[in-house]
Amino acid sequence: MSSIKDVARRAGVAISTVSKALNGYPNVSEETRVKVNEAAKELNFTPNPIASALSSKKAGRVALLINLNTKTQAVDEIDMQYLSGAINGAVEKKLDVITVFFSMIRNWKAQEIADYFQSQGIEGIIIYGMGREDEVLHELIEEKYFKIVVVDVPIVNETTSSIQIDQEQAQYEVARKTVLENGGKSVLYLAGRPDGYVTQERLAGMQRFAREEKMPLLVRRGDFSEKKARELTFQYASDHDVIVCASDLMAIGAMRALQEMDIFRPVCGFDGITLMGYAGMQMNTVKQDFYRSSQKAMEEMGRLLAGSTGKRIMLDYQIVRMQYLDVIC
Amino acid sequence: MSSIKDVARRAGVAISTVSKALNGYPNVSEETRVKVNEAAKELNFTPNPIASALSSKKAGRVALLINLNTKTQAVDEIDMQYLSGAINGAVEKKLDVITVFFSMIRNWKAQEIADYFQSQGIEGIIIYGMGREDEVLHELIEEKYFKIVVVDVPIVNETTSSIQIDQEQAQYEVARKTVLENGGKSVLYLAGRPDGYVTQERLAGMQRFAREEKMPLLVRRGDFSEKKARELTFQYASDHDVIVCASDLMAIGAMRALQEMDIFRPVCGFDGITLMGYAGMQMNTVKQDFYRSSQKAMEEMGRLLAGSTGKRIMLDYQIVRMQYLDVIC
DNA sequence: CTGTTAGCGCCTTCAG
DNA sequence: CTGAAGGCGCTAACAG
Repeated sequence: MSSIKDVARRAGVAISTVSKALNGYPNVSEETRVKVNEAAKELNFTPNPIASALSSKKAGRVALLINLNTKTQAVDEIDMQYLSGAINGAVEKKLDVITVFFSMIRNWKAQEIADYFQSQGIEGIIIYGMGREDEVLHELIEEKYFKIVVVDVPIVNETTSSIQIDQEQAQYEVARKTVLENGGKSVLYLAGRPDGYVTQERLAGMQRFAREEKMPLLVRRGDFSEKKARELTFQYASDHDVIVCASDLMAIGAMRALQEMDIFRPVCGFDGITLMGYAGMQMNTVKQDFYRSSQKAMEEMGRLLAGSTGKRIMLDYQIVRMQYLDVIC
Repeated sequence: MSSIKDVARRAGVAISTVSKALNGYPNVSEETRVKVNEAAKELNFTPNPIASALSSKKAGRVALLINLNTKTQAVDEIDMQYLSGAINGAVEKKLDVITVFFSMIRNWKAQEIADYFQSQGIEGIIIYGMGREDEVLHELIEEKYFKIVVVDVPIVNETTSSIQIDQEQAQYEVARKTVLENGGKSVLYLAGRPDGYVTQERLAGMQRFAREEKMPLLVRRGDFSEKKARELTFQYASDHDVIVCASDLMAIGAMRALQEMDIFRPVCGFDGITLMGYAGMQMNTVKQDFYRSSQKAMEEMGRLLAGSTGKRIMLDYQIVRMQYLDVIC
């Protein structure tokens, strides 16, 4: 492990010059820059980020703060896409990444979280699965101490960017498509958890559609739970033509219930997880690319860390018909 | 952010004394230890691990090196269990964790990997999904420079521990149970990828059973691929009574094929993923607790870092009958 | 048992 | 444009 000192000696310059040359400072002649780069290459020099972080007080570390869907099993898929997208994105940006689960900071105060992250040399945080009732996280965002990217939460300020799809429009479209394809006359809508940001937006899309079409709409909260969706379907499906669900998992639950009830109702979901294909179901859904969105989130983090100010980023989505073939082929 | 200096001043002692007190060195009087602890608490002192790492040359960081099942989609479940188990385990052990995917170090030489990890202050590596042909990783293990825990790979030396279940026995048991329950007379075995360590061991278990029972056994390599299992089933199922698969995903593929062929054959899998429940299938399988095994791996890493020498750790497993109910309830 | 003294490897003014 | 000097926050001998 050669250090910057070795490089300096080999290039015949001072340590500080090496530092400047390697970090792309402007006040270094082209000549010495080349000399230094060569020396570094020959010595196979890898800068020590720990020392660098200590010295500059900038570690270039970002935390992935992720709310694992521990209760709704089997949607690891989404979280895994998030993680791998972010981690791979970080490699390109040369950012160091650590993963932190919500469960770890549960009951911590904002100050404690801030201290912890700061002591870890963390400058940026990407938050997945934040709800409107996560007050501590809201504080953290308003504090503006860290650069933050929130996924699926519409909050933006100088140090905070948001990244998401147009939930309202997407829900509108998938509901419209499903209803029109099947000529439904009344809709049962299984909404998400009330404290989820996406929940409200998706609900709004559903309501817009119902209003436009003057279609009766019954809204029940399914809390993104497969089990709850199942129960609600047993309870309300007979009186409604179409079942629109705010998540694929709920759609699966609804479908299962319908099968048991032995009645047919078109169902649509939201997310586009492959799990649905495995469940042997065929239905419309909103297909999101979680990997990509997380990768984008990391890109945006790079920009924030470089000093640009927060902004809202909208991603696209597709309305698709999922089926088993999509999975295995 | 108060530093050790502040604590020292507040406690009226020297910086080094604070360091000793807080890090549990023996040569500190109980009296000053208490004083220091109080001061630290009052100032809400969080030690800066970056500085500590630079100074002591020990970062207490461990890398999770994970071979994502990118090809066989939908088994994110296992990887996610691994990740969360390890990360949560690390919290207890106060270890810092970074996640690295195999894809990132593909084509790197052992020296490059070592340099990279070392420069990152990484002392330990937990490896998931390593194959017998990953020569570079074998080098890394033999080098003995890092403390390593390999999951599902039977390699042990002074600095390397292995953690796994008894693959051979598990495969034997699940095959036996499935055959006996159904009174089969000949078995089609769909094996895993040839370069997987578990592949050989599971195959051995299968062979032992066939030998004991003097039962005809046809082995084909399914490469852990659902698609391949499907094809092999079409090809060979008619001539065999029972299909034993070296993974749940293959079992799903086999089942699907059987359904299309419209013939019945008992099938059994290996892993115990919930995905199988979703696929609407009911079959025997070897249920492993990936979360727990990963957590154990991290515990073992803690021991290795503390200086103990590598050892083999065997975990238990269960032979269960998976079905949808297990999933939703 | 406690304090003093050197750094860890790098960044960052500030002179030259 | 380059080099010398002074830390970042903490640990680790070494004296006292």
